[in-house]
Amino acid sequence: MADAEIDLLRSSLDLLILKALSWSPMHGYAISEWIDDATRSVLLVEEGTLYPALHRLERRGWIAAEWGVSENNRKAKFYSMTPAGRARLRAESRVWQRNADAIAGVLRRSSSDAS
Amino acid sequence: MADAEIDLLRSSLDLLILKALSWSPMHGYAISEWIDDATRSVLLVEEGTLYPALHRLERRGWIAAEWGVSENNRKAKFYSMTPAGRARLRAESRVWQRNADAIAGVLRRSSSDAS
DNA sequence: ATAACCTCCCTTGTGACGCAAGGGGAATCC
DNA sequence: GGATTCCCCTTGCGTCACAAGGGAGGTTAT
Repeated sequence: MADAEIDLLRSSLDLLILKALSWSPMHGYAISEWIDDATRSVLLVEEGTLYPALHRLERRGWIAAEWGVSENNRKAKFYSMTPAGRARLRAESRVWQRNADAIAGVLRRSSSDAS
Repeated sequence: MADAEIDLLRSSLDLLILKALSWSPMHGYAISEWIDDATRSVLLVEEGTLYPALHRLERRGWIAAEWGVSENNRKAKFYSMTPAGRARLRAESRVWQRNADAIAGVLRRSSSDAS
């Protein structure tokens, strides 16, 4: 059902979050809006997906958290990228690109399923 | 460690298997070689990953299995795509393409992490 | 013949992860 | 003061890739 729609999020969520934070620190809610925006709503991130992911990235040292106040005067946890996070983003981007190219190459091969 | 190397396999395994079978029926061992070959060893499929995936696809009706004898005179289970499998391949390919484009677009944006 | 190797099949943990579905609290708007 | 928006979080569930096992039947080398 809504099955094939979402699967590419697997394993690329971290990448999207890191990329979002590569500009400036953001809080979770803003990150999810940023992703929605940057992908023109192709990729949607549920809150139950996002927050665990943020904690995971923080635990691994790619991002750091700090409480602050949002533009709308609300308490918010701002995440910023660490140097390790920047390195991670570069490395993972390269790997993602390589793998995506490999798969795209395979899919491009013509076979008996001429659509 | 071997962490970022493999993650794109998530959710694209089914796609690769279906694509492999879009030419002709193959047994599991041959499929894994085909993937290795078609991606120039960028993507590797472990046996503990492949066989459960084949059973999964069969359970869902995308592929059908039949025992036979391999080119090397060994008993082998040949998988072939069903009509539903062909439809699935087309649909999933489109979704994959769309999502990959969305992510690639995001990654292409220049930010402060000029590598 | 017998050991080594290759082909081909499989299963059982284990850990990771995305998601739906919940909940809560504080600021703003009517 | 009720509704809405913003912003944080957790639990339970199902799925999945992987490592690490095992097995059996063919072939090749010694």
